[in-house]
Amino acid sequence: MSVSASPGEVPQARERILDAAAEAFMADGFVAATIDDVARLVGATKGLVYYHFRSKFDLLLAVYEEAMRRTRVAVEPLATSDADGRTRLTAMAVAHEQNLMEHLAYHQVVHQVVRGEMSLSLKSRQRDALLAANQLRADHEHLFRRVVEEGIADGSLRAMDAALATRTLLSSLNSVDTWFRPRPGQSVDDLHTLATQIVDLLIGGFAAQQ
Amino acid sequence: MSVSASPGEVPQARERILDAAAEAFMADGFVAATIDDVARLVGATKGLVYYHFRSKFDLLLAVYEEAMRRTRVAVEPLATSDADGRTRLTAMAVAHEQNLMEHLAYHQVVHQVVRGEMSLSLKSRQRDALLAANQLRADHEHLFRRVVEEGIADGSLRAMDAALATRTLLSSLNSVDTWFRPRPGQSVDDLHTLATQIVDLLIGGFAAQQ
DNA sequence: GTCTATATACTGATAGAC
DNA sequence: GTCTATCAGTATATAGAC
Repeated sequence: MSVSASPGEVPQARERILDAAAEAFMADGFVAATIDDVARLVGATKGLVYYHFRSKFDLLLAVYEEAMRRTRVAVEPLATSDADGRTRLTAMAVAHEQNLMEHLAYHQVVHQVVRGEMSLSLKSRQRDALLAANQLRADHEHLFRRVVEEGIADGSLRAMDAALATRTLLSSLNSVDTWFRPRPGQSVDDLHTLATQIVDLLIGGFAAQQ
Repeated sequence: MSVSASPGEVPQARERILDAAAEAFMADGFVAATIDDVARLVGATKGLVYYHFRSKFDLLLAVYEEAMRRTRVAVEPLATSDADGRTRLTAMAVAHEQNLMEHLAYHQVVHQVVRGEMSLSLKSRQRDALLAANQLRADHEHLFRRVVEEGIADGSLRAMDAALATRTLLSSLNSVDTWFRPRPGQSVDDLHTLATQIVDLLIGGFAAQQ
């Protein structure tokens, strides 16, 4: 769960704070979670947090950017290959979903930002940073949309409104964070299986083939 | 948008407060929204709000219950008919989605409660009330699940994990509140058309029939 | 019924000790 | 680097005037 510590390396304070912040923000929401909560999860006090991050909002942004970086690394390579659009879209969706499950707390924070549930008390500098961060999301959606369009063109996907379909697919994939909670003893393979099932439902539909 | 005023009737204070609370909670989130915000939307002051509702939490519960009542009225009658499971499930999903679009603010509040983003400072009495309210959600999901199972049995829906499929469908339908925002001049018919498109994508799938 | 104080409590952020 | 005060701002909820 640590942010970028190499194997065997002791996670540094900054990374442990990021993990704690993601957990605290998921549990109580960004607004309700306090810096004291974050510090307690780290096993330290506020002083440490404010030594590494200028403000609560900066902490939010750092979690957001780390979450988007991970998602991008997992999904982007799958967008280009020789396979048809449907095959590539399925692989991307599974990777997106599995990433969500493996890093649920980080992803929930992204979701909160996207929903704009922390709109209060935004200084202009913070607004700008938030817009820049949300561009990462827009880029991600655009990646999916391109593949959807290619799938429609090559006949592997239904003729449909590509923009609406992409939005519906992505928000559906993301909505799994509403009910999914990791279980002890659930392996990465288990998560892959579950992600595959969900993506199959969405891409293949609920209706029986007539 | 008023809660239960008969046609031509002037909305009473309580109902105007509920509408305002739903809007304020949607805009800033339950935790960040203040009672002053709600009062300002009503065009009054805090005193009025606290005359009609004992606490901010009571206000949340009232919005939640009103939202679930509306959803239930719209969807429940469609669960039983002579049509096959797929047909009934589609009708229920469209009704659910259209209701979400027409009462977006109320629905977003339900979503916040379900995600548990107001977990802080819950007295035991409040916890109990929240659990009772969430039972309304569980009942709604159970209604959908029953129809999904019947659809699988009559062959109109794919053979699939009914519980997973129901959860995926409902959370996908609900996730539309992430990106849908009403546009001026958008009629009820427009909303119905959009809801039908989205449900068709989910029930029918994204893949082309092979 | 509705409004105007005001009590009480909490939290983000800072300053300075170690 | 990390911790211990502590300040300043804000929000829920109440009491009492009208």
